[in-house]
Amino acid sequence: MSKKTFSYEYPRAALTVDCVVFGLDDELKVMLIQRDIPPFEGSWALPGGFVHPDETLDEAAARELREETGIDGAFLEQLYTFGEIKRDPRERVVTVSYFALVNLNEHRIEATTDARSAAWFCLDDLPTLAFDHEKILKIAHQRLKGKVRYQPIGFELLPKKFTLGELQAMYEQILGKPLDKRNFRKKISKIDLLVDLNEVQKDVAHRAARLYKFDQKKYNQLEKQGVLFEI
Amino acid sequence: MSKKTFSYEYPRAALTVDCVVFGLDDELKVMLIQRDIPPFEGSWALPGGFVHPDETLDEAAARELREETGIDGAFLEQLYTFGEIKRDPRERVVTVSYFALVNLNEHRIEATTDARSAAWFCLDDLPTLAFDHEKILKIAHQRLKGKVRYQPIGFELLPKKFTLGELQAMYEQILGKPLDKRNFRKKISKIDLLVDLNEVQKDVAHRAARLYKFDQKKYNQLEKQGVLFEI
DNA sequence: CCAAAAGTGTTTCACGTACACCCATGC
DNA sequence: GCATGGGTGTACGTGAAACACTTTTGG
Repeated sequence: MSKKTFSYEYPRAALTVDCVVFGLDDELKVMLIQRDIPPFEGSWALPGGFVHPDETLDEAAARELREETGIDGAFLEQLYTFGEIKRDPRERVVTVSYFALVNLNEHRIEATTDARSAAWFCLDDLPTLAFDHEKILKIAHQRLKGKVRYQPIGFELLPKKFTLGELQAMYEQILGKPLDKRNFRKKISKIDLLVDLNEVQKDVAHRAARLYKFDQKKYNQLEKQGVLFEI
Repeated sequence: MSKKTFSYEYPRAALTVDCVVFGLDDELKVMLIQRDIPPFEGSWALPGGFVHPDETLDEAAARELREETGIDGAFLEQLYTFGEIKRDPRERVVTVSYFALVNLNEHRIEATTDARSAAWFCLDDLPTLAFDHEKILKIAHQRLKGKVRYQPIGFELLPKKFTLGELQAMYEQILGKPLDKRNFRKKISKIDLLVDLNEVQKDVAHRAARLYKFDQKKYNQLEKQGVLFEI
């Protein structure tokens, strides 16, 4: 079983990646998986695992996310690296954390495709988490709050076509405060990064809202020129 | 010699830390050390080295900085973790990078205390760097530019007592653009985080400027309350 | 008295903020 | 026709930006 074949002159820490996956429903949620092996068997934890020798950190994060939650092609960004000596009770494990943003509605089913059970949790109603995952999650949440104001990453949480109301609700959820509708729309229209699709919602029990998409190409150009953005 | 005594079931990457040390002279500078061992022997590189089993990442960064440049107690913050597979030609090495800010004048001498030669370089006149250190340095510079605007980290580059002229020059160097003197002073005085020391410069060949220090305690309180800051 | 940097206010304009009503649709 | 969210404009105040001269000190 444990045929130990890789030897080094000095001890080496194990290297893992962990992903904090945010999704937006009525509230901002995180995806957690229930551990089926010790340590912390049965506890909830961030999806993640060991970095393979033939993959970069980004690749490892994407792979773990795919294997453990069925989520593929999500927005993934490195967050922080945690290297406390005793963060894993077994041995020294250094973890590179990532945060991911996905459209929760498109990933409602896959949450249980894997053998492990996965589920979405509200941020204010979390179970006890394994390892130092609560700390990682908190830092990820802070980073999301900070970053959403000056980078258009929040769009990753929405469907491709969205209404201005959904967009505003997304910002309100992440920033944790209500925004004025008219002022919000003024700001958004001045930023001028949305494409009006000339379509409206279907099957809503009220006046149907116009649909928009985010203009990624235009944003990329502006970003190259160093143009900023602020919500 | 190479008595290999630590064995694992799977191969493990080596883990290092690298520090991007910024100092302020007339210009913003970085401290580099000249490598005295292969690979890249003779090339300039960021100070850094292997993480020991009994120290955290932060501790490793502080130790390497001390050992290789004589700098102790500097402001150090984790930057990013680089995990490209072939970034070190010998074997897989993952590095956690840090950026450090020091008062260059207080660290002018120590630069050569260690066996390795260390020196300060202007950012626009860099030698060829070992490994992917140029990439790390660029990312560190970007981060510094971004962060200095909403966090009072720039003070780490100045002496404890400084003039408003020095403060402005620091921001101008980091942001890479000139600032209006009167508007700058207005902003600084409204932020209200400087303590007027009721002292003036000595030995200057012109009208002596008042000296100030940064009010760290007040900033810590405001930060807890979530109050922001903007230059 | 000259050089060199310190120090100081006002005006203008853009933007953030506060705020309330009618509209379209499905049931 | 009523409930539900969609969509729109104006007035006010604050803050950013542009801008030039006098003061102090050492040499």
